[in-house]
Amino acid sequence: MASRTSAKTHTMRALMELRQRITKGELPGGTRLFEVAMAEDLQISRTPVREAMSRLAEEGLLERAPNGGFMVRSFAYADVLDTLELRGLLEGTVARLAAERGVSDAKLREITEIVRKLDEVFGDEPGEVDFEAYSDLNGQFHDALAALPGSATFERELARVKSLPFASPSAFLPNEGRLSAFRRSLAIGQEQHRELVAAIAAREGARAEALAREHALAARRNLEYIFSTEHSEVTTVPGLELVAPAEK
Amino acid sequence: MASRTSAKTHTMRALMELRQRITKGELPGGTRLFEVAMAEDLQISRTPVREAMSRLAEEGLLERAPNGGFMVRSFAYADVLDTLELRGLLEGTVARLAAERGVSDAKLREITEIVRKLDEVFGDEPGEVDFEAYSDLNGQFHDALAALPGSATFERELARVKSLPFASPSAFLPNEGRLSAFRRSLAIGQEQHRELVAAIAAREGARAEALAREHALAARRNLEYIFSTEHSEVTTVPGLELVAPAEK
DNA sequence: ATCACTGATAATGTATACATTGGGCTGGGC
DNA sequence: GCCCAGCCCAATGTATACATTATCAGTGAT
Repeated sequence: MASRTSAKTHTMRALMELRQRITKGELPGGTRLFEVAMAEDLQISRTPVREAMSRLAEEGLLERAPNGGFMVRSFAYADVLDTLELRGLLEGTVARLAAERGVSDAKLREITEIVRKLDEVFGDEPGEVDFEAYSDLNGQFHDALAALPGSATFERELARVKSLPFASPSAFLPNEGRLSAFRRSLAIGQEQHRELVAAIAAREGARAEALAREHALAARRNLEYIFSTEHSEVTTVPGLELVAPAEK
Repeated sequence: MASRTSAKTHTMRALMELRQRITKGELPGGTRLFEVAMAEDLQISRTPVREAMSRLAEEGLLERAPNGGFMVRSFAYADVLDTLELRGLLEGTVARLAAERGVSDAKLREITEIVRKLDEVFGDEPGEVDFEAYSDLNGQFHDALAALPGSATFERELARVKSLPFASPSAFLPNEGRLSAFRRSLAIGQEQHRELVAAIAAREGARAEALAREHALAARRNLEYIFSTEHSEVTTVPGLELVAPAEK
């Protein structure tokens, strides 16, 4: 999950810095970004700043402003819900395609191995879960899933959506109060991982699609629950400042 | 459908020029693009060329090459099929969301009006269809559809996919030999437009989704037919050089 | 008071010179 | 003949000066 952008050039440094500021919520949605200001701030010239902004626009974190320039994309509550829905849609389709088109033994073995490692993370102690290890392996699972049908198109689209800061289930970590419920939901998710791989191996397209969709939509329901119960203060949205429904 | 990029700045000129060359097939998929060469060719400096390439990467026509620079995205047969599938998926979802969430009277009136105008295009003469007028109105219909549920996320994704050169049904125009069959398929499509609007108005989500998906997938089936019957020489793919399945 | 013009200003657009990097080619050593 | 080092060139990365444009405030006439 860690940003693999290994800065060396100024562009990369600016890219990381900007991405961090956006996902940390320091730059709320709708904020116009100015090349000069950012360049002075980072002690570099406008050129790499512009380049970094351009790449962030590709990632979907920035939008091009009407008359030139960029602004931070606004992640209103509804946008986040829809993005999670979109992820479910794409993962469901990828699972269906994998089942329909068939998957090579190598790929099947690979994803099965990831599921096995995930099993290990849950371990023998019922309450103990290494969140970091889980999150890492979970990411690997979903990457492997996206690659299963061998469709460059869907793999790319899914990668784009997943790269958004809130598109991961782990984006909404609970505090101590809801930890046990959260662990339970992870266990359920792991069960779904197993079933999904089985469905794909059995070439059951419709079932694979439903399972993957259901699995991905858990994050959406989680978020909806959080907002509906006004318990947003017990939740850590890492850096992302969500705009509540009413505000828009 | 016409590129609405009204060039004035050098960036815009380069953008149009490059887009045209790519969609015309002058620059086959995988071709690496060099800033200097393009700059000399267009008699401008590297800066606007770079900017144009960056925007084309956002559009999805270019990809960033591993060690800097850009290359033309390869539109292999499988990629095109998957992209059309993706469009169907998105339009189906948008239709379902519109039905589920409800649509304002104004929007419903707007899209109904477009369907009415489309009816006019088919006119009284059974065989006569003004392709240009049809294509324009058809584009309006699909834009209006994408906007129906009021989801910025899905509207943007759909816009991105639709902007790809082959994502439109009209991308694969038949020659004289298959004209009548083509006209028939347009008539069927128009019937689907009407049914789709009715389903959305009636709040029938599942039906709306199925109809929209079916409608969008017609282009996919059309393309599959063309390739399967090896009649590719009777087809005009405007500018787009498709890579046949075997080559990949 | 309102409008239209105009200038200043602040932002992006553009050109160009220079820096850096990475990959291929050539040369010598073994 | 093979391998490796080092150069060289081509391509992108970066800085900076200058051009252009859009916005807005101020000022004048009506």
